[in-house]
Amino acid sequence: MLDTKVPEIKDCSDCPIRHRAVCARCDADELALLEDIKYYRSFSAGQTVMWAGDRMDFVASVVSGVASLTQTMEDGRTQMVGLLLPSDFVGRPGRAVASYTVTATSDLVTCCFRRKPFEQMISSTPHIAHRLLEMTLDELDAAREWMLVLGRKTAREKIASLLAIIARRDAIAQQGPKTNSVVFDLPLTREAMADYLGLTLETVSRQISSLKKDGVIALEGKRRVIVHDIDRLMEEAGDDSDGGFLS
Amino acid sequence: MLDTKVPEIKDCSDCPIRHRAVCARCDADELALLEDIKYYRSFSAGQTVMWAGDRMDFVASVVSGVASLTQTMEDGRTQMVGLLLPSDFVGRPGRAVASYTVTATSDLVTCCFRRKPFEQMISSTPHIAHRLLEMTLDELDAAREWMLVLGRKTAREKIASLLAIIARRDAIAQQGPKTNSVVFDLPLTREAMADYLGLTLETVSRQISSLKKDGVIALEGKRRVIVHDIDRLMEEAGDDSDGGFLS
DNA sequence: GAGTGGCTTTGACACAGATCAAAAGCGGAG
DNA sequence: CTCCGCTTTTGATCTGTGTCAAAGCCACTC
Repeated sequence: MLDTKVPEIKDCSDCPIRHRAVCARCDADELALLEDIKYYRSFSAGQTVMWAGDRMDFVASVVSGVASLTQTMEDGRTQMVGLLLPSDFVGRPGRAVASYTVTATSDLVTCCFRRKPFEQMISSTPHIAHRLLEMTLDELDAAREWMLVLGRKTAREKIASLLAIIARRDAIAQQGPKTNSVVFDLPLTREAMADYLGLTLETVSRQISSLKKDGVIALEGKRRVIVHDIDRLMEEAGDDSDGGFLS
Repeated sequence: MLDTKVPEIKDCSDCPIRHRAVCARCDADELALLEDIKYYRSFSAGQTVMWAGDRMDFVASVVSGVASLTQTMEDGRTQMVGLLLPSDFVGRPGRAVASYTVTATSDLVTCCFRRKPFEQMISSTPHIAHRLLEMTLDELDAAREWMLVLGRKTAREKIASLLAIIARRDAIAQQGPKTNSVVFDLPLTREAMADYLGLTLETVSRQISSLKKDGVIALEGKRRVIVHDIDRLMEEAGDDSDGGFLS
C-alpha cells in the first residue's frame, strides 16, 4: 500500500485541529510563520511513520487518524507507550533521533514542521512554547495514569480501562446530548490492544468475550463496540465511578 | 516525627541544584525574582508532602533527598508513578489540585515557589518556561521507559532495571573515574520498590536474593548494594548492553 | 464459488508471580 | 540486656495469564 489520499486542507484556517494542536494559541502572524515551514503527509493504516533510532528532521501534529508510539526489546517483546490522536504532537524538539517507533494505526494525516525552524519558533514564540508545555504535561499525566493500569490492574480491568478511555474521547468528540451509552469503533487490532495493555492478544480476546458475556459491552462485528452503561464500564475498570467528586 | 533539620542553604548561589533545576538557565536578575517567592521546607523520611486531591498553592524543586509520586486505587493497590531526585520538579503549573500523593522516601528538602507568582514568571521568563519544558519532556521519556518495564519485563528484569537506573544515577552524580563497578544505598524499602515495579514485596525480596545468589549483585546490610559488573546488570535488565551504539 | 491470508476466538496446559503464613534480623526504648 | 515493632526473608500453595495449537470468520481475488 502506498500513500493514497492527498489531504484537502491547505490552509490553517480550515484545519480541524486548529484550536487544539500546538498552534492553538497562535495569532494570525504566528500562523503565517508556521505556514512557511509546514507540509502535510499521509500514511495508510499499518505504515511505519518512523523507526526508533532514525534521524528525524521534523516534528508534527496528527491531523486525522490514529498513530501509536512503541518500544521493542531485542527479543521482540513490544510495548505501546503512546496513542496519538488528532491534535497530538509527534517528536521531540531538541532531539535529532527518534526514541520510539511511530506507526499509523489507521489511515493518518500529519502536519509536519521542519525541526530546526520549529525549534527557533519555540524560542521566539511564547504562544507555541507555552502550548507545547501544556500538552506535554497532559501527556505526562496520561502516561502516569497508564502506569497504574500496567502495574496494578487485572487483565479485565485493563481492557475496561482502555474501552473507557476511547469511549470518553468519543463522547467528547461527538458532543451529543450526554447519555449513559456510547457506540464507537475500536481503532486498534487485538494485537495492538495487547501491546498497549501489556497482555497477549489471546488474553485480550478472552476478556473482551467475557465482558460481552457479562453484558458490560456488546459487539457489532469485531470492531464496533456498544456500551450501554458507562458507569458500569468505569466500575469494571476499577476507577472511581463518580469521578472522585463525592468521596 | 517532625521536621528536624533546618536547611543551611539560604541563597541560590550556594544551592546544590542550581545548575540542574528549573532555575538552571536563569541569570542573576531572574534569580532575584525567584528568591522573592521561594522558601525551603524539610520533611523527614516517611512523611507525606501532599495528598492527591489536596489544594496545592506551591510548586517545588527537590533540593536533597528522594520523594515519590504514587497513585492508589480504592481497594488499596498502589502504584508509584514517579521517583523524584534532587533537581526534579514537583507540582503542575496551571493546576490547583494535586493529582498524585507525594511522599518523602528519605529525609527531604524542597525549595518551594508560591504557585501564582511562579505561573506569572513562566509567562514572563522564557528561560524558566524553556527549562521546564525540557525537564517535562525528560520526565515523559522516563515514564515511557517505565511503561516498557511495567508492561513487558519479568520480575527479575524489573529489579535489575531499577538497580541499573539507580546505579547509573549514582555513577553520574559521583563522577569518579569510570569503572565497571558501583556501590550505592537503596533509597527505597522493599515495599516501595514493589510499588514502583508493580510487584509484591515478597517477589522483590526473592528476586534480589536470586540476583545475589547468581553473583550479579552483593549486599552489605539490607540497603547497600554492590554491583561489580554494570554490563552484566544491564544484560539482566533486558536492555541493550552496548547502549545501542553498535547494533 | 473456491482459495488465500489476515484477524479473531477458543481450548488445554504450564508456569511466573501472588497469596498466606511464619520466622529471622535489626534498631531503638526502657 | 531484653522487649517490641518494623522490615526482610523464606516456604508452601494457589491462580491468572502466558504459551502452544487449532479452528472460525471475513474480505478479497482469481
